[in-house]
Amino acid sequence: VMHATYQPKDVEARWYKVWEESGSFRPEVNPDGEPYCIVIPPPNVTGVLHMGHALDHAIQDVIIRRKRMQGYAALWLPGTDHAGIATQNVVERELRIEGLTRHDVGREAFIEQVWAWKAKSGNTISNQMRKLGDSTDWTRERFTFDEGLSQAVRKVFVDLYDNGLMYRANRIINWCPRCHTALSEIEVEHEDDPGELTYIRYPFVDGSGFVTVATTRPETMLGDTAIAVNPEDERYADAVGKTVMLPLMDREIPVVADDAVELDFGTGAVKVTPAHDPLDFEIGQRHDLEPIIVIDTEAKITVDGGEFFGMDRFEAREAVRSRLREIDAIEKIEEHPHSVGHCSRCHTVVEPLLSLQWFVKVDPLVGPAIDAVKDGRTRFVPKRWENNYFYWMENLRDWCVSRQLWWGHRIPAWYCQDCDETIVSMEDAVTCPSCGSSKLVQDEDVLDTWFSSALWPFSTLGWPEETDDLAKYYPTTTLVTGFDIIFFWVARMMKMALQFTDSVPFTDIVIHGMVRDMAGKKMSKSTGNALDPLELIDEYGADSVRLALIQSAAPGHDIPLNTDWIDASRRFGNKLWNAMRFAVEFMDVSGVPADGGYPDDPGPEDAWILSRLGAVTAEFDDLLDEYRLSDAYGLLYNFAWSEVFDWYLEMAKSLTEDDQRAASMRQTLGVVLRDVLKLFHPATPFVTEELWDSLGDGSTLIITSTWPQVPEFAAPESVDSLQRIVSDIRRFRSQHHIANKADVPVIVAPSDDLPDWWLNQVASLSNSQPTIGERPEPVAGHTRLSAPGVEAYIPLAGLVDVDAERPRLEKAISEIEANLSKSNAKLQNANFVDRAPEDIVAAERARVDDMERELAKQRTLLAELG
RNA sequence: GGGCGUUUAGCUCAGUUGGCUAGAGCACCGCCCUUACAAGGCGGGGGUCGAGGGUUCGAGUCCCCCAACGCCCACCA
Repeated sequence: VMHATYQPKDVEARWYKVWEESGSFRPEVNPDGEPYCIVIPPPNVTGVLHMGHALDHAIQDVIIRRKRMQGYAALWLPGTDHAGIATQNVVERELRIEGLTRHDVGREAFIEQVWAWKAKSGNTISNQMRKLGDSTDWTRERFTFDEGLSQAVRKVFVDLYDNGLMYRANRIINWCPRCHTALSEIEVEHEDDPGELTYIRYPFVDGSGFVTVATTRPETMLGDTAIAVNPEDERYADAVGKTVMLPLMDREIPVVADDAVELDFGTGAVKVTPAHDPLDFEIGQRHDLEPIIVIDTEAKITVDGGEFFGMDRFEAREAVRSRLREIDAIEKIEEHPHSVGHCSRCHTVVEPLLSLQWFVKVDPLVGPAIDAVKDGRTRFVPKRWENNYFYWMENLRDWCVSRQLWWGHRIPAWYCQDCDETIVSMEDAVTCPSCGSSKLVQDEDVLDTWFSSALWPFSTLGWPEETDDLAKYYPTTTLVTGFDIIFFWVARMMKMALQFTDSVPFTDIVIHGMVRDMAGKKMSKSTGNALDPLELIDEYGADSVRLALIQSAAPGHDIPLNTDWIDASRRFGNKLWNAMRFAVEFMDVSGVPADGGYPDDPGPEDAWILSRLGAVTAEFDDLLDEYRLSDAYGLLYNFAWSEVFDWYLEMAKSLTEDDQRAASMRQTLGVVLRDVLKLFHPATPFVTEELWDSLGDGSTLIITSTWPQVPEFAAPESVDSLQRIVSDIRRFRSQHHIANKADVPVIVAPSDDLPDWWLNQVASLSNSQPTIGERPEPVAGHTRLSAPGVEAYIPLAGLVDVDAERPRLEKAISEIEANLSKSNAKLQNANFVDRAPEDIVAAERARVDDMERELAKQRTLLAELG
């Protein structure tokens, strides 16, 4: 016996266990199937499931469950990312509670502690994914720090080095003074800052006046080694080649000419600090200027002996300014809003620092990655993201991959203490191949987490080993992710895959939007507008959360979400539940075969719903093939509710035991519900599995059942006329406030013989007692209902007030007249008749004929009201 | 400074290559506990498709321009 309402809590955990333990998530359930593979965007191992994951995973699960049912060897490969900075931060926070830093503990012990943390808390997100219903193959779960994946990372590093694509150099990099590590360009977020532009006078050494420069960072003047002006700038033509005295530091520095200086910004003269600004560094290189480091990795001033020594950079900014003011070197200070880089992880203002780091040379890698998308080997859905991808690729700078962290893949480079040789190799270096010394020291740094993520599509399948999985599932088919990590991740996977596997990593890249609140704001914990998917699953059930996300996720668009959507999905689940409950308990629909089973000789209602099922299934499949999940499930939702439940199920209620059509209807009902469950299963796996269980004989699971065929049946016109007459009767009742219980005498005048079933359905669906007859004499008027092949009349005498019917008719007449004149105008336009396609013109003529007939009849009715 | 997106019913959004009277969910109004579901059924009201111009027999849809909002990118210090 089924509950009167659907109780998700009762069923979700139970079915997930059954699926997992039966191996249903493994591609081996379809051993002969064509491979289809999605690798999951690995969540941070420190992560907890948020709405973004829920959306991302719901989409992937819909895709993979459908492919599985379609017979593919469908693999959805799960795993997590070791997330260098984030994970290290978590464990460092734990240490801080004990008053310790990682340096107190030491490198080895610290890493052990991170592993211990991972063992304890690292599967949080995996368990949350189970609650969501993700059908990932857990037997293939991977971690970016696994032995195998670490080998892949090492091989890639060494190969890049051997091919000159990995190098170590002194460059200006983005430094986070709080995380104490270098960052790549894209780990820096630019935010508007109400800054100030300080105009400082630098006097010429020869006493011929001064040159004024404008800067947002006066504190860096301590490290100035030149002033630069544009060579075209006539204002400074005489100044080039002279020297100025650097205030506060009493250092003579040259005035140089460089194209990089803008003529119309500030004063046209710029102070050059090669050690603390990327542009200045380049200018410095062109003019042979010595970089002077004045800010350290703590963002403190390092100028020995000076009054600023040890000051924080922002403190120093004020101190430098106030000293400059004292010596009257400041011309003015202007407000100057500009954007300042922040660490994407901790939001500290990043410090550009000159530093020795490892870089990937990206130029040779981008060409193939661009070509692969240009020639369609990989495509973006929606396509417009390709432009962003191209633009990004074409403007890449070398990727700084070394991080001054402990948690990550250690850089496989050793430095000889005796001869300065650098050794990069697969094997740990013991002796220097150059001088034979054994005094080798390994690089202290680890690699950017995204470096290992970039290998994810092939490293997870076993690369560089030539595993069976790699041979079978690589290249993978589809990648599903948000636009926010196209640059961090997608672009890098493309580059690395083409370089190391000579293949694209996936053929389709499906980009979805972000989950936002109803005000369009990004959901985040800090602003307090975040919905927690786990709380929602607890309250509404996982299926409701999934269906709401899928239905609102138009491809590539952000989705505003509130609980109303989820509640609507929950109500749908309940409707589905009750429809099935009714079919099973009252219609005796059970034991429906999992495959085939369409009736050989369906009744008219059966043929109608089967024709609709066929059309909907075909369109649904087309939409899903194009990754239009929201449209597909919107279509299916309306079909199930408005057609199957509201019409067909009601028609089936007239089924009686002695009815000849009973068997056909029972079978049709079973088959239609079975296919509806299957089509819904990828989106709402739990409720459909539970209902499948009550529908069938318990010998199969819906998760591994076969995808519905497209039944081909023609809808008989009689069902259309039936529905129209029934709707008209209902409308008539409603407009005249006639109670449901009161009989409405309907006289049906068919153009041909009408079968009993038709009259019975009208009676049942409209709660009326229709009789066959001629058009009645208008005693006190009657209303007329019409549909193809049939007309029906409701005499008004004694039933309704004639005065209430008159405005109804008048309104109907004026509506028809308006449309008729519109259509006539069209047809009187010679251009339309001549140029529009024939079928369009013919359809318009037919409409006019229909409307004219209808208009005449309605006018007669009005006249007959008297 | 570039690039992209959005603007359609009270709200949130669909609307595919131009073609029946522009749709859905929620909200709203009326009637109804009819052998599953009141978390439901039946019926209804509500939109000059952001503004302007153009192409076309025909434009929510294609082109141009404008406006508002949002996002991404960018070394003008």
